[in-house]
Amino acid sequence: MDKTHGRATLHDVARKAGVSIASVSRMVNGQTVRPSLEGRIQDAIEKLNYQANSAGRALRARRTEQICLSVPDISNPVYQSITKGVQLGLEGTNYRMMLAPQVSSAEDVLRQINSLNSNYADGLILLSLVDDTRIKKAVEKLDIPIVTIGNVDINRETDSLKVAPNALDIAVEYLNRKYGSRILFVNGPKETIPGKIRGAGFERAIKNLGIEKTCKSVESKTFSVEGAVEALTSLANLNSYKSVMCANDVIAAGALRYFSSNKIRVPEDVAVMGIDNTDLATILSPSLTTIDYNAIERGKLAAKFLVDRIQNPSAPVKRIEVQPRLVERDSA
Amino acid sequence: MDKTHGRATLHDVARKAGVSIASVSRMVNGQTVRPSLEGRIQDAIEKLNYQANSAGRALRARRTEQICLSVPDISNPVYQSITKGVQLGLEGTNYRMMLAPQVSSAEDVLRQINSLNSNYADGLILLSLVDDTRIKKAVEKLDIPIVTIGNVDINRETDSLKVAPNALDIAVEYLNRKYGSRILFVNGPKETIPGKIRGAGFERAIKNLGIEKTCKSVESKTFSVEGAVEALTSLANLNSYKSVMCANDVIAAGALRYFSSNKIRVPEDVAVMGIDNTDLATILSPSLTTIDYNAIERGKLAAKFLVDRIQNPSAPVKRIEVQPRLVERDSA
DNA sequence: AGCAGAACTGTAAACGTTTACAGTTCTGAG
DNA sequence: CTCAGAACTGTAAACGTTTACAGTTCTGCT
Repeated sequence: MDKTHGRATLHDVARKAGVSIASVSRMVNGQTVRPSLEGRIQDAIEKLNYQANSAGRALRARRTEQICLSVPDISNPVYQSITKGVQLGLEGTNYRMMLAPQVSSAEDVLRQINSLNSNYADGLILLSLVDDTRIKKAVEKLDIPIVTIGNVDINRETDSLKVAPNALDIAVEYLNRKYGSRILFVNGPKETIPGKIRGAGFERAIKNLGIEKTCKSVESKTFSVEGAVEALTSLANLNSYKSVMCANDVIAAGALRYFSSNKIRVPEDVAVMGIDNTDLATILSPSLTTIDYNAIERGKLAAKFLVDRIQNPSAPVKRIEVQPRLVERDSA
Repeated sequence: MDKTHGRATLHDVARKAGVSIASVSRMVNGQTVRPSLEGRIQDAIEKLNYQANSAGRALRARRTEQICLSVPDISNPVYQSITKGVQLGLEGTNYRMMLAPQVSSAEDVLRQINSLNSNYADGLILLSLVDDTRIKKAVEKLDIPIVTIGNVDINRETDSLKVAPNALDIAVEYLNRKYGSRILFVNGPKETIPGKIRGAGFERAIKNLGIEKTCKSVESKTFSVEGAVEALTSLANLNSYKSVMCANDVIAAGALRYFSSNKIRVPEDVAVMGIDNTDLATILSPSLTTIDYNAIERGKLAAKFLVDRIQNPSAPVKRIEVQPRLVERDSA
């Protein structure tokens, strides 16, 4: 049966089946094996409960069957959806997922990234991160395939998944049509990448519609409920706006909170709209009208792209732009 | 500089520094090295940008410096908090985290568990999972350390983190004192482990207070907003209850949704209370009064316990019971 | 200076795979 | 039946580490 110490190895299986380790290895890896041996090997594998040792395999074959997902912050529901998507995309492959959140200091993130060079992962899925030159440099130098999600501007050709930049056009057009041109935009911090992009998107959208005069932007210090509440509280003429466009669903939750505690009805008195279509959108009351970026699908695709790229490094680079989609619910 | 192909190895560093690979290895692993060599080795490591290869190390040293976290469902905010906690607990160690969600069929989970036997992880953090005998058996047989969180009943001595069973006593006592003895309990599905435990907890609590007559339990088909709304909708005399105790924060979100769309004020007309104190509690309006189970801390502790256990397999088993804590906010 | 013992270093053997390569068996056409 | 070539098998050499073990240098005491 089992060896006295530890798990069965190829050698054990080979001995038991009376064949060479090469044959067992080939059998395990799905190559053709003489039918007369097949049965014996299969038997031995089952009797000994053989499972290939990952380290041995990784060392020799130079592939770990692991990929790493680096997300800015797992508390944000949109990253949770992406994580879930990646998991789904990995199903049916034999790749496992490491989760490397950028929770900590730039130094820690840097160390994380650099440690990828120790070959514990065959590829990296990277989400937009803090704008740190050292980190960017480190990422660019990594010698494993990368797939980027969102507007990650590193100087390296990677498969990427972006969202088409017209999300705010869709949103603003909708609010303008339904609630008129008094639209307030509550952005997240401008020093973040989404903050920049979504801010610019709003400006562009109102300019296109020629309603700059009647609209306004305010900035929440963080992408959080409290930040949004604070930003709205400090606003003088809030009640003159008919709709509030929020830079993401969490900020929209903050807006709902602010209005609910001030007895202002949504959407009767003021409409509220989010971006991301996270789980939050259906949990909140009223449920959130929002722009879907299809996070799960993006995660799934990213995983698939990465596995493809690992298996075929020289394939042409894929760049996908997913189309944002309006999801009407009760808040606007 | 670099070798022509791939990354620098111990050999490369050793050759460049004019020492043996053993010395370099020892240096890398923090053992004492003659001061005269130290400088040269350090230099060579930096010049070649040497990073130890994980596979080689794992193969020889029989440790991967990876642990696996198996969670029932990453969409549930409480598991997100635990995940975050585990990440925090791992900070400062050199362990990485694999995330293995039990999203899929029992077969898939079983395969996941079994694949842990291929030694890609040094330990497992296991959260309460579906009650499948095969899976339990597989887990019990795993030859790596396990830390369990919650009421996982496997037949094996493990370090564990449970929540003291008096959470519902605290909650019911609070609601009874503040809103009277007409309390409705909205449980999750009884076939889940939390469903069973929390249901029993509620029954025990109202019995202790002698208010069984005026209270009632209903069951939501799933731990979701929609499930809760449905359960409440189908209830005849809902308006006779002064407070609604929910089996978790997501169900509480459903209750808030139901009441808000029926123009019933919370907490003026009816109080609502959740369990878990997830991020949701502060995102919802009104913010949720809930029972804190300290998910982040439990995750952190679980990670620390696991790393300790890996480093010292024969230490006495640790069983921690965390104390639930009432968090008063606006909903009750 | 001599010497015992401490402190370090280098050699070489693993760890469990995959995979060139050479050797063997099988297949089917002549 | 023979034999060329296809199809498979086994041997042995990696992959990059860690670590016993034996050999070397250092330290401090006599």
